[in-house]
Parts: sequence; structure tokens; C-alpha cells
Amino acid sequence: MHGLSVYQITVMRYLNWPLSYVTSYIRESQLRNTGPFNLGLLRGASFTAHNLFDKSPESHVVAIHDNEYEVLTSFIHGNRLDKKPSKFELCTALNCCAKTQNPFLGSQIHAKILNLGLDQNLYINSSLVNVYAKSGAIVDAMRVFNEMESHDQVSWTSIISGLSQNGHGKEALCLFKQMLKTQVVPNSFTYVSVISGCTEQESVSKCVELLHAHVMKLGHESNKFVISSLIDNYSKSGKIDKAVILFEAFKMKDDILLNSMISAYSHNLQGENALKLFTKMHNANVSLSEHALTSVLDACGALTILQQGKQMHALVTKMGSNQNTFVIGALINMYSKCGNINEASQVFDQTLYKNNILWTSMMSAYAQSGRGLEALEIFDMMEKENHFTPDHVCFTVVLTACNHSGLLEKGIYYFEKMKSHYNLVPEVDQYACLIDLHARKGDLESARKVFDEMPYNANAVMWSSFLSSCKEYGNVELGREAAYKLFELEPNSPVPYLILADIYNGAGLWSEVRNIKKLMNENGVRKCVVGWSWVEVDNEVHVFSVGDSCHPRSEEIYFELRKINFEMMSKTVFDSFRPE
DNA sequence: GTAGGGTTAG
Repeated sequence: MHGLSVYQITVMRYLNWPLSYVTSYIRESQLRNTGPFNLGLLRGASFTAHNLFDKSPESHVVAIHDNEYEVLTSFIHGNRLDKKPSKFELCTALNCCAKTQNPFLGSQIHAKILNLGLDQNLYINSSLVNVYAKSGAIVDAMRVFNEMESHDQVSWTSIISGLSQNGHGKEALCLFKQMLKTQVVPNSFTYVSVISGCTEQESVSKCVELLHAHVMKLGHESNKFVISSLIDNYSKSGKIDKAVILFEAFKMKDDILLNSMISAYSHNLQGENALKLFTKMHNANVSLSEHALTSVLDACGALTILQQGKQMHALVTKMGSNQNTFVIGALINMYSKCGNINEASQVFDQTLYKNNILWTSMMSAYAQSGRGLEALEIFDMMEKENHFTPDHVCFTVVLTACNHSGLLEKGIYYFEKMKSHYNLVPEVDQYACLIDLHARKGDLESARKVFDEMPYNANAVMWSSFLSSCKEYGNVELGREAAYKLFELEPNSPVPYLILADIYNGAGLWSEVRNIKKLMNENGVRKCVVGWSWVEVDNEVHVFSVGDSCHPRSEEIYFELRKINFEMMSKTVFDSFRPE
């Protein structure tokens, strides 16, 4: 396409960037941009390049959006001249709002649409649904959808994909079921949307096999989008075998499908297979995309094989992908998982355009290797950069770093800063970190207060972690409360019973220990967890965490079983490890 | 004649 090559040349001339860095975005534009949009791209080229040049970190993303900006500017200009926009112009403008995630302009255009009496146009309404859904305003998207008099494949798919992409897989599935009751038959787009919505959602993951059956019946098996969403779904719910069968059966394997399969292997801890597939691709001269590099680097990290990881790094350099943010992120993760934090930091330092995901990855690398203070130094460095916008994930890493290094005051400082300085509303994850911060320092009362103060229901992970701290500091009262919460939240888990018993045990409350054992029996909870055991001495029940008897450091068992003599201990330990 | 929905990554 002529327009795109001008764009490409202009960008290259201004910036002299590695080809792969620019082309990945150009490729993306080529897919998305048609018609008038390309004109915008052409006209926007030099303007865009200036922008790329001026703003550094995430400017390439902004730049692509600037073309949408161009379309929107001319739309607004026409509006100021009281020019009546056509249906087509309205659609294009809405499309740009969706891509730039601008619900504000979108709702202004929405008002104009109502004003012009075009609110029953199917094209316009699908675009509106898409604008709201892509900006996360799912309620508005639903409202537009519900107010439509008739629906077609596209409008149904728009709302279903909107729900999916906003993490409402269950609702997406519900609407899909409603769609089946109508005359409108779902197409491959619809199946991709509903299947991807069911990914990583336990409550709906069972439906995927049913959807798969639909796909087969309706003949969408030859659609690569459908197949890759199925592969992704199966692999993320641990059904790697099904993913493999789909992959093997699919004839036209393109790079995206191969990438889906490589990350499927990687997710399922089958790093060897991921590497094998990658090598096969490489030898067969399939064009290697940066996605493939990202997935295979992930696999190297998961397998902690530094040697292969380094080879991949060499390949990255050879392919000229050493400025692709995704690849760099994967390199940083790989090196840090292989314990080579210096190499990770070297990759990071050599990166010209660091976005907040990369900063976060680097911080996480330090935090995970127990270098919390250095992680925080990185955060402070980031703050000095322009265009830096830390998000929730970033703060989770910061707070975790504080947590691992026992920096309570600093943790509280960052938590407050997140709210006041960055206007972020803390999510469950960050509250969980805050609770952990207090609890690990032994300030159980303050930790308990956070449970009440936060506007969320605490989940099992939070109560479990709190319970462990109660055990650590021997707080019977709060420990009891946490354990009883967990009895409700995880009725089949023996762990909270055992920890509470351990707390009672530490406080010498033998009769309470006995009650817990009784309660466990009454509630039908089976004690089948490795590392815990009951021991009776002089008619008193004691509970111990016994560690792993096969582990070379099973001396820990001796320590935990300090109240019992050696003979009795070894008997009990081996009893508890006998397979049931 | 021109317009709307889909896969992989912290």
C-alpha cells in the first residue's frame, strides 16, 4: 500500500529505528486501516514522525493513535462548520474512538447520532457498542445494545466480545445463549469472542467443549482464529492434550497458530515441546515473529535453561528485534528466572524506549530475587522519567518488594502515594499486600483493620496469608477468626484446621486442639495434605507441620516435633506419608 | 461506492 510505505519511510528517516520495531506496528495498521483511514495515515505521516521523535517511551503507540486523532480532528472540524456528518463518517469516527479508547468523544458523537435520528442504524450501533466496550464502559455498551430494535450477527458479536474483553465471560456466555434463541446464527467471529471469554474463568470453562462441538458442527474448524482461541482456552485450563490435537489437525499453520501452541506448551510447563516446535519452525523457514520469540523465551525461563535462553537472545539480536518491548520483557523475565539478574538489568539498560511494563518486569526481577531495595530504587528512577504512569500491577510489585524486605513504613508510603498521587483506586491485590505488610511485621491488629476498611470481600488467599501470620506470632483470637472464615470459603481444605490446631497447640490449649480434630471429622474434611500430622501424646492431640520426609532437609521435622521423642516421631511421620 | 465484530504478551 502506497500510503503505508510513505509512512514507513518518513518514520525511518526521522528516527533511524530498527526495521522490525516499526514494521510490527505498520503491519498492524495495514490490517486495521482501510479507506479514508489510509489517507489520514498518509497525511499524518510527518506529523506522526515528529511525535515519535518528541515523546519517547510509548510514543509509537501514541503515534498510531495520532492517525485516528487526525480522522477525529477533521470530523470535529466538520462538525464545527455545521456540516452534517454522513452515516459513514459517523461510523469511521466511532471506530477511531474505539481504537483510541475515547468514550468521551464517543458519547458526544452518540448525542449527535440521537440528534440526527440515526439511532437505529445497525452499523452505527455496533460501532457504539464497540466504543463503550473497548473503553471498559460495559454498562453503556449494554444500554446501547438493549435499546436496539433489531440485532444482526455483528451487533450480537460486538456485545459478546465487549463482555469477554472486560472479564465478564459468564455474561458473554449468557448473551450467547440468548443469541441462540433468535434467528441470528452465530458466525466464527462470535465463537472466537465467546470462547476467549471463557478462558481462565473456572465457572464457564466446562462450556468450552460444548462450544467446540458447535464449532465442529457449523464447520468453523478451518478458521484459524477459532482454532487459536480454542488452543489458548484448552491450554490455559490445563487440557494441553486437546490443544495438541487441534493444532496437529490444522493444515494451514501460520505464525499466530504456532505461537499459540508454543505458549500453550510453555503455560503447561512443557518447555521442551515449546522449544522443539520453535526449532521446527525455524528450520522450516517459517517467518519467525516477535510473538514466537516472546513465547519461546518464556519457555526457557520456565525451564531455567540459561544456555538456550542465551541462544535465543542471540537470535533476537540477529533478527533485529532487540528493541521490541514484548521481546525485551520476555528476555528480562527469562534472565531473572534463570537467576541471572545482572544480565536482565543489562538488557533493560540497553533498551531505548522503556514502557511501564518493562519497568515493572525489571522491578519484579529484583523483588523476586530478594533485592527489594533495588526494586524500589527502580521505582524511584521511573518516577523521574516523563510519561510514566504506574498501574495496579506495578504497585503490586512495589508493595511485594517492600513486603519481602520487611519495609512496612515504605510500603504504607507507596500505598498512599498510589491513591493520592496517581489517582489509582486500590484493588484487592494491593490491599492483600498491605495486609501482608502489617501482618508479617507482627502488627496483626492493623492488618485486621484493613480487612474491614477495604471495599472488597476478602478472598481465601488473603485470609490464608493472615492466618499464617497469626500462627507465626501465636495470636489465638485473630487466628481463630481467620480459620473460621476459611472453613466457609474453602470447605474442603484441611489446611486452616491444621494451622488453627497448630496455633492452639503453641498456646498449650490441648483441649481446643482436640475440638478441632473433632470438628474436622464432623465437617467431613480429610486430612490428606503433605506436611502435616497429628500426634497423640499422653492423651493429648498435637498437630505438627512435618515438612517433606523425602526432602534432604527433613531435619526440620525434628524441630517441629520437638515435643515428641524420636521413635514416636519417625513412626508418625511415615504414617502420614503413606499413600491413602 | 463509502460503515460495524475476532487470536498470541507484565
